[in-house]
Formats: sequence, structure tokens, C-alpha cells
Amino acid sequence: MGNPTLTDVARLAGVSENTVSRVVRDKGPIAEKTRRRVMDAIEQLGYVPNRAAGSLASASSPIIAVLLPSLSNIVFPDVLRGIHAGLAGTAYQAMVGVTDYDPEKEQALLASLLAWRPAAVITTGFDHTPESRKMLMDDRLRVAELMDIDGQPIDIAVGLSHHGAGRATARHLLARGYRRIAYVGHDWSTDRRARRRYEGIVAGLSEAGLSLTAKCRHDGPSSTLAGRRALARLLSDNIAVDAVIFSNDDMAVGGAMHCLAEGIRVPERLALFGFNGLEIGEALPQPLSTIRSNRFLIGRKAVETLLETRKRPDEPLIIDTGFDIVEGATA
Amino acid sequence: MGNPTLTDVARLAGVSENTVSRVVRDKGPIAEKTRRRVMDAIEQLGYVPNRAAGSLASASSPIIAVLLPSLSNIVFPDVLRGIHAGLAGTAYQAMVGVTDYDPEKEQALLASLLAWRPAAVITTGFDHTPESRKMLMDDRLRVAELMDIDGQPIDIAVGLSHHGAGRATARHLLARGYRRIAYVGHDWSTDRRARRRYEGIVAGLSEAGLSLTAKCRHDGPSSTLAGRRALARLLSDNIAVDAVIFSNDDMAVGGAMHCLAEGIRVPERLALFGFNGLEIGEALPQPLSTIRSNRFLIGRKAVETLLETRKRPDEPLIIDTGFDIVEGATA
DNA sequence: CTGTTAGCGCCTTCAG
DNA sequence: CTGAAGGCGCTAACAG
Repeated sequence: MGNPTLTDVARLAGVSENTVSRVVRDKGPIAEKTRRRVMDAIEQLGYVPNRAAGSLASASSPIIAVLLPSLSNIVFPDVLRGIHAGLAGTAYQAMVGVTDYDPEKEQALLASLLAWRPAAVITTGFDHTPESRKMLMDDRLRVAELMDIDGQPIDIAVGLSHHGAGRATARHLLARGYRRIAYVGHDWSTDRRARRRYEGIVAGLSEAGLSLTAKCRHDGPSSTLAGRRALARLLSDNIAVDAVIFSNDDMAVGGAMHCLAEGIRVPERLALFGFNGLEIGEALPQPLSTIRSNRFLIGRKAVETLLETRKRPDEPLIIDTGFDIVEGATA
Repeated sequence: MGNPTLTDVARLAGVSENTVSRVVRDKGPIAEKTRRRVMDAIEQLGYVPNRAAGSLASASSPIIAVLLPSLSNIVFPDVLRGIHAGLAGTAYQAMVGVTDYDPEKEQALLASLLAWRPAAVITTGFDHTPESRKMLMDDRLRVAELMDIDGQPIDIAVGLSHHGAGRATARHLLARGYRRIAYVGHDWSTDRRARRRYEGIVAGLSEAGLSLTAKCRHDGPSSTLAGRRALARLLSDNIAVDAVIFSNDDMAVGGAMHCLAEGIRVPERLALFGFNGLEIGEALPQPLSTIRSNRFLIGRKAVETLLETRKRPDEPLIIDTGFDIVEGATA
């Protein structure tokens, strides 16, 4: 009945609780002989330290609160993988909340996760309610804002410039000779980063004295089906277009499917360009031209940086994980 | 300095700590007037209860330990979404560990998650080390084993019969007149459920006096690229095949890509069948014929059942979330 | 190198 | 309906 406690171990090993605690935490000098005795007792009893008690006593828990907007979009599981990779081998544990891209929900989750006194909070973007911001201001808390770096981080930001990625996309297509460029996207009211990329595209075109020839936005989250349908809709308007930039790879793959189904020759009649560098893009009959966002790296880098020190840097830190143009066969 | 505590709230509200505690946990009778006073104090101080202290005092934490084999395979983020959906609105929090399909890693993570004294553990499959099994036997712990129901659960199992799904696939293809059926799969040494489906396929064929015409297994995890390449390899042997069953949709989509790239007419010359019912399958030029595994439901159902009562049922419980054949256009 | 002494913040039990 | 007391299991100072 009841899990064995430090006291039980101490009694069995014939030492003080404190010594056991030291052995468990591998802290302070311990005689090898004592250590063995304690370890044996631990083994024998099957002792597992109670983290709640530990957190309470030390006023800090080995928890990293993670707030992600969604798990449906593969991008965030990728980030989460990176976070877990960074955490592996440490005593820290991620505690994840899903905000559904809703700052109010973020705030509620944040409050509830803060109840665990996490060592750090990892969240997404710079969009927080004033209340959330207040909670994140607490100097004892490390905070990482992921995905985007076009903004003022609270503590550290890890990600890429989405504006830059959009601009790079535009320039890439222009360099390839495309001039009648269209945009097919999804709802940005939630996905601000997609909007930033869009703005980057527009900026890139504008620098060449051009603007988007056409655009079509699906009124909902991105998906392959949405991309397929949205491209169909765009083309049904019979506007001459020679390249389409999609808000992301999901949408772009849908677009590619439309072209396959309709026999539209890619890229001769229509070039396609995505964003994210998902694996599915590589497996298309023609590999998708896209931009690789280093999502796994974003997660891992964030964790590594947060765990480096418990103290915030003097100046907010921006870690640019960059992006690469993936030269596929569709643009 | 230091977060406000129950004591601070109590002092400000002019009541005892206990009363505040009752208000916070919404437990026991409280005079509406007192309640308001306490709530005001809480608001004013921005009090957030310390869960570590709560867990310690009540010897139980509102944590659900979740052990998933992977986050790369979209299947598990889907399950996780279900888990989060089931947890939303409760005070419970999921704490996730990723085992990489390794029972030893599962054991290590389990031990470390148990340190939080979770109310329940959600894990995958029936494959655990004896040590893990011992830890999971603890009667104070609710345990759900997900994905598979072909086995003896410790407490509850939530999922589908993979053997049944494989068998249903075989029967479906047979009913459609396919006789020269091949299998394209990935490494099962880790993915036991893929193997169970394979066995179900073989059983289904065998009931009709048939067996697999050919098979090809990619030596690694499933992926679209792997599926594409494995199908190419299988067909290069020039064995007459009229249908291919893939170990899952990722592989099948890759197969579809190969057919598109090579101009192989589907399903006339070659039928394709997957497993999982991923969205990408629907967006293919021809929607993929597959089996829908209800992953989100598995996660949600598991949580709901676990939270129903803190006590294990007298008999291990099996919850069959079923599967449906998705009649696509590829088989 | 090891032991002693106080809590950490909350919940439980028992009285009122 | 509310309060007082005690302790959950561990860690943080100090001593020695």
C-alpha cells in the first residue's frame, strides 16, 4: 500500500533521507559505498521519487509547458518531435496544450499550465492576449515563441522569417521567368504566418514592378482537398496564369492533384510552388517545388536554448532557423 | 516575489485557507457571499493554485501519462488530438512520452512518468516489458492500451481488430474479382499492427483458397516515398498482379504516385488499397480505396472511459472503435 | 561526506 | 456552512 518513499529507502539503507535525496538527484559528494547501499535499497523497494513533492519543495518543476495551435497540421507534430528530441535524456517533461489558433484558449491553457510551475513555456507566434503576455512576463519563467521571427520576442523567438520566405518564393519564380503569378491560400484569420508569407510574396513581386495576377482563398484551414478545389476554382475564371503559389504544401499537393486529374502540364502550362517541404511533396510524380521550413529543428533548438540557463538573456534573443528553397520539378 | 498562495487569498478575503480551497475546487457547500469574496480576492491577486502542492496533499495528480510510439506517423498525432479533445474542459493534463516503438524506452519513460503519480496511463499495443507490465499492474492506476484489441488488456483496450481489417481488405478485393493480389509493406519488427493486418489479409485469401501472388517489404518505416519505390520494385519483377494491398495509406499514396508517373491505369491494370483513411487519399486524382481507422475516436474514447471512474472494471474491458471500408476509386 | 531541522502549498479530517 | 490542526514527500539550508 502506498508507494515507497524516501523515508522507506533511507530506513532500509540505514542512512538519512537527505542522503537518499542526494543520491537520487546525483548532487553533492557521496561515498561510493553509501551510494551503492542506497541504490540497492531503491532497487529493492522499487522506489520512484514523487515529483509533486520534489517540485513543491524546490519551487520549480521539470515541466515545459507547450502551447500549440493545432495537431492536425503536421507542422506542429513536427515541432513537437523536435521538442521531445531536445527533452530526451533530461528530467524535463513537455506538457502540451492545443489552442486551436485561439488566443483566448491560449490564455486559459496558459493559466492552467502555469499551475504546474513549469520551468519554461513554449508557445507559437507573437499573438497573445494582454493577460497572457502578463503571465509570460514573469522573469522566473523562460519563454520561447516559435515559428516566426518577425516580431518582438518576450524572451526568445525561434523560427524563420515568413515574410522573407514569401519574398524568396516570389523572387525564385521571377528568376525562372514566370510573370503571371497567382496565389491560392487558406483562411489567415488564424494562420498569421501564412499571411506574412503572402505579404512577402506581394512585396517580392512589387519590387519587380509586378503584382499578383489572381488569387483565391479557401475559407477554412488548409488541406489537400481545399487546395485541389481552390485551384480548380481559380482556373475556372479563365485568367491567364503561368504559376501558382500556394499557402503551403498541403494546398499545393491538392493543386498538383487537380493538374494530374485535369491533364494540366506542370510546369509548362502551370508552375506550382508550396511551402513547408513536406515529405509528400517529394513523392509526387513530379517533386514539388517548395520551401523547407525546419520545423523539427525549431522545436529542438528552442528546448536546447531554454535549458541552457534558467535566466533570461538581457536582450530578447532571436534564433533564425532559416529556410531553403527546394528545387522540385513543378516550378 | 513568489506567487500568491492560498494563504494570501484567505487573508485578503478574511476567511480560512480551507474555505478558499473549497471554493477553488468547487467542493462542499459554500455561502454565495463567501464565494464571491474569495473569487474577488483570487482575481485581485491573480492567484493560480500550485498543482504540485495539490497533488502532494491529495496523493493523486490530474495527469494522464501518454506513451506514443512516434509522432512522425500522422496516426499518433490524430490519437493525441482525440486525447486532448477528451481532456478539454477537465483539469487533467496529458504528459506525453515518445517511445520510438521500443519497449525498453517505453519502460524508461513509464518509470519517469509514474514519478508524477498520474491518474492514468495511456499506451499503445499489448507489447510491454515484464517490468512495464508490473508497473502497469498497480490497481490504483487506470491503464488504457490503444490501437489494437486483439489481445488481453491490462485494464481497458481501445481500438480495432487489425487482423479483422486485413481480412476485410482481402474479402473486399476478392468480392471485386481481384485474384492476383500482392502486398507492399514496411518494416513490421516495430509495427506489430501492420503485421496483424498482413496476417488478416493472408487469412482472408486463404479462406478463398488463395494466397498472395507477390510481396515486397520496405526495410524501414512507412512513407510515401518508400511506397512509391517498393511498388516500383515489386512490378519490376514482371509477375502478373492485378491488385496491391499496402501496409498503410502512406505507402499506398506512394504507390499511386508511381502509377501516375508510369502511366499505369488504376484500377484497370492495377488496383490499389491502403489502410487508415488519411485525408491525402481523398485528394488523389482517384480517391484511394482504403480502410478508415478511427484514430481520433480511439484517443477520445480512451480518455472518456478512463475518466468515468477511478476504479478498474472487474474484467478487462475491450472497446472496439471499429473500421470502415472507404470505397474509393482505386480498387 | 552525512545528518538535522524546517518548511514548500495544499488537502483531509475532524470539530464546531 | 466554516475553521483548526496535521501531514503529504521532498529539498534547502545549516551543522557537524
